[in-house]
Amino acid sequence: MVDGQRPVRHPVGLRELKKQRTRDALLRVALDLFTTRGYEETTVDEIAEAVDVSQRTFFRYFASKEEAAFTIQDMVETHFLAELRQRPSRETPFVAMRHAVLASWSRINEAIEALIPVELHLRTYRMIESTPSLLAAHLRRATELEEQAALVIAEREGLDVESDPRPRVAVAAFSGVMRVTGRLWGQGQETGLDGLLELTQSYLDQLVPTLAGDWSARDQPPAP
Amino acid sequence: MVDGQRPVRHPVGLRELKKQRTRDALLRVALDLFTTRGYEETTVDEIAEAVDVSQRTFFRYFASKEEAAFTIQDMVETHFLAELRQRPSRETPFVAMRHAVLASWSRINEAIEALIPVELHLRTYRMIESTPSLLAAHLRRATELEEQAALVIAEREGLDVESDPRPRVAVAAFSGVMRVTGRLWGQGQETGLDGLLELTQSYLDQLVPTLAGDWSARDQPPAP
DNA sequence: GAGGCTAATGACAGCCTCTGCCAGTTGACA
DNA sequence: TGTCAACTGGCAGAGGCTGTCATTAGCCTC
Repeated sequence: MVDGQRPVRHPVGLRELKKQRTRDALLRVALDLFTTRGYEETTVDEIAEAVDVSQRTFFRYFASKEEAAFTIQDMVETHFLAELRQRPSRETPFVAMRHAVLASWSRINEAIEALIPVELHLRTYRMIESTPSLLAAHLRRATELEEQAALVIAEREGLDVESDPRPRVAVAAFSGVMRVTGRLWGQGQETGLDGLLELTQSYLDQLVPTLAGDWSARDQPPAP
Repeated sequence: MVDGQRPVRHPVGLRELKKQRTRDALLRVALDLFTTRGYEETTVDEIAEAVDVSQRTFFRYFASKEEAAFTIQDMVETHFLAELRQRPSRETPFVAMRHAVLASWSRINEAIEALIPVELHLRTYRMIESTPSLLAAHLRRATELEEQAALVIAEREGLDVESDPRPRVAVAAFSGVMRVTGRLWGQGQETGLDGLLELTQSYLDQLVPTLAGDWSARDQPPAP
């Protein structure tokens, strides 16, 4: 996660306001072009031209073309971590992560909507999942998030991440499942947020019994 | 996985032989420069020049600079899948994967040594883990491998991957742990293959009890 | 409210990865 | 040996990204 820096609305000078506008416009146009035309097929020149700024200016707002694609994702991840830190300590690590994910998804909508339509964000997520180079970046970012989550978990449980592997192991297994559901949702027909929530819950519920090794036909979940 | 295409030594014409030599030389020089000077700091021009071919020729042997970095990794993954397919069906999926990983690591050395020193491969692996763009690619490749592994598991167990989430869930959790160990080994001081094997085994043994939720102080594994 | 200060921008040159194209060279094979 | 096909080199160019520098435009003070 780069910074978690939201476009915080400092209601100061006109200069700041213009910068906000430029950045918002660049983001909106970029995501729109990415999701309609395709990420690789969209050049930075096109984005810049559509906003009437120079290419050089685009790179002053976004360190890379890729960074623009992950702006919203960055916000979501920041919210997840904040939520995780607030979970009551009586919850087991696994339960806490589960709740943090579901809660942050449910509550972040307003924050996103201030920037772009939520529907555009969902399209962006699917685009990331289906664009090889972005998927790669997404996975790398996910591991960084995992590391942070592991630190939070370790602190909750009063453990030392360096000497005790369990926080990292738990987080790794958890986010492994999250990746699977994210991918399936991206490939499926159910494009709404509800579908993603349901799928995630049902898969997470499967994790422990699945690893326990008893794969008899019982407890078979419904097909997605 | 691109193709699993090993430089199979067809002892045919002189033309093939020259191609082999060129490809091998490019690979060796590339990995050597990557690991000593750094991946981003090495240009394709430098690699080509060191082998006395044109830059254009480099791209005829490797679709990208990145592909060169993953040539050996590709072989390893192919071996893992082959090994997994051969595990006796009485083993649980988790145990089968565990054995396949350990077995493939132990046996692939000769195949690697035919191309480059194994030590160079280990250095390359660490370089991949510590280079952001390569780490991203590595993770994406890993998910592709996961998908294939899930298919093998599903077939072993007579399940349908599309309707039953357990193969993917099991593989996701398993490879999540593998990633953690790979990363820790890459960051640690223990640069040998033995260290990696030990670390992996100890972490895998932790997975099921960790997720079971009982995090009392017992069963604390040794620090890495 | 005019002028100086500084942040933001545009424009240009340049590096690096990667691709298409075409001409030249070199094994392969009759 | 001569023809054919494969391999190569070199060039041009697209696209991402960076450094530099002159110009523009808010901002702040007097």
